[in-house]
Amino acid sequence: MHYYLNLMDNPLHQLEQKNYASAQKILVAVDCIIFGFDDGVLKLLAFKRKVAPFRGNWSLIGSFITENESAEEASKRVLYEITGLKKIFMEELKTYSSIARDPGARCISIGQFALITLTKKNKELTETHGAEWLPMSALPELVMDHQQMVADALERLRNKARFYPIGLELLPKKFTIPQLQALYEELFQKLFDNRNFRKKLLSLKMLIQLKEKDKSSSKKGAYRYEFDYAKYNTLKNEGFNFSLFKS
Amino acid sequence: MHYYLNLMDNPLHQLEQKNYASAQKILVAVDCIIFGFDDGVLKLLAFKRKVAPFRGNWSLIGSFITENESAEEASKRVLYEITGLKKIFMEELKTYSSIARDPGARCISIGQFALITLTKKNKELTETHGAEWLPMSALPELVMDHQQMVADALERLRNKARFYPIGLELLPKKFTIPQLQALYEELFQKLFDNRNFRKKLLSLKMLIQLKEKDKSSSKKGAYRYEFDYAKYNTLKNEGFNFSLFKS
DNA sequence: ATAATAAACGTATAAAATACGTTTATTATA
DNA sequence: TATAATAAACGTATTTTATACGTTTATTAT
Repeated sequence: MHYYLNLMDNPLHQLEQKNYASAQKILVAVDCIIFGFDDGVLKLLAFKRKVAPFRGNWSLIGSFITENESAEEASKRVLYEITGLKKIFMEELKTYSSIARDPGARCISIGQFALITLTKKNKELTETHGAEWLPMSALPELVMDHQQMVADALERLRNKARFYPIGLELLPKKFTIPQLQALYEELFQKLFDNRNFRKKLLSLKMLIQLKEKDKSSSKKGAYRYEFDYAKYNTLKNEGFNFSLFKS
Repeated sequence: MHYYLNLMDNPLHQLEQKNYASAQKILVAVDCIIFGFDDGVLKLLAFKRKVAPFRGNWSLIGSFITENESAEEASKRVLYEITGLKKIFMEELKTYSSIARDPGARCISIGQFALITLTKKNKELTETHGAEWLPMSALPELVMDHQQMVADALERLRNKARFYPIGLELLPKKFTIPQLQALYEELFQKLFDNRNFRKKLLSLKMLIQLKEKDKSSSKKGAYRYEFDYAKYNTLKNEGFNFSLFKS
């Protein structure tokens, strides 16, 4: 007995055998933390669980990963099922693997962080599919560790929006400067000086001004812009970062 | 047949059943991408695989996750086995889950990014345990997708070191300013002006100067410093970031 | 004593961030 | 059809930070 324990404790022994046959298989799921920006408000896509455990409680959208798909494929499948959209910004957040996280079974979940442009059409799509857009400012309790996943995803969103043009994934392809500022004010929960925000943004020389104006929120109307992804991708490799404020 | 296909394609149908019983279990492993900074050179800890497939080839250090441990626990176990150290900076990198990544079996791997202070003692420890410190500048080929894991980890290291004091995890607790500059020059593969580097670093007011000097690389000797983690953690929440250069 | 050298200090200039005043385009309504 | 109202767009002065580069200092080997 003591002999075996010693063997187990011996580092070299452990390293030498990565034994496929004796290894234990585990359930693996993906859970999607999907944000949308709806009229100045950051929202999360969630639905009410239809199976036990936690039937009827708010939950993120997820699925088990099958033998025949990668985590990314599984998430894309789930996202397509719920939104009808194929091109969505998505990246892995992190895995959640504590042994007791799911009372249904030992199950590792890979959190997937996604951002959606909330058009009227997209909203209808998701809502007909049984999911709802919940405002982040008044989020109900979520099942299991989904609350933690959302907290982690929000931190990711803020950290990335700080240095990368990731926030644009939440806006339409054509957007106005005041729209972008409203997004940043919602994300970082603080006001920016509109004159300096505009100046800094334009100084990056990454926006392409269009002829059209958006008159939905003012008589004068605000010019629509597109982001110059081609230029951005070129400069990114040289250390450029899309940072709109210092602190 | 067509009816069933439709059912499978129906989003609501899919969402409703997260069926634990019918879900497929998968092998899950952790692989550790461990960096050390050795006399001005960034190094990776790797070992030669002792089991098939890829016997004798360079590999990261990893293990399957068992039913009774989280991914973090598994990585800590592996790190302890190979280094004898319990307190190591470690964070999840990302998962690697493509279905054909491991010819031995369908296996999802969670990459774990770790940083070690390379003292003489630590080097001996790891090397007696059958692992080797390979310089990043002349890395041999690694098995499976381990090459990609290392590339991703290096990018993570650079991105984090850019805005967080993560690089200090590669230096001893007491370090000199020229040491830190050498680390940054190695990480970012460029030279910094020593006068401006020092000025910027000290302006952050995050270092505690000690009485001792390190005379190992000059006659005059350089003062040793400690990082003020308490102060840093306080200011971090207010948007402070540990950034030593702009571009 | 002196030379050699990395470490530490200093200063001038350019660039960027911040604070805040002004003008413009448009529409509703007096 | 003039005028008021308002968000959008533009401008400027001041402070802070980044960059470039010269000088002094502490120590040891010769």
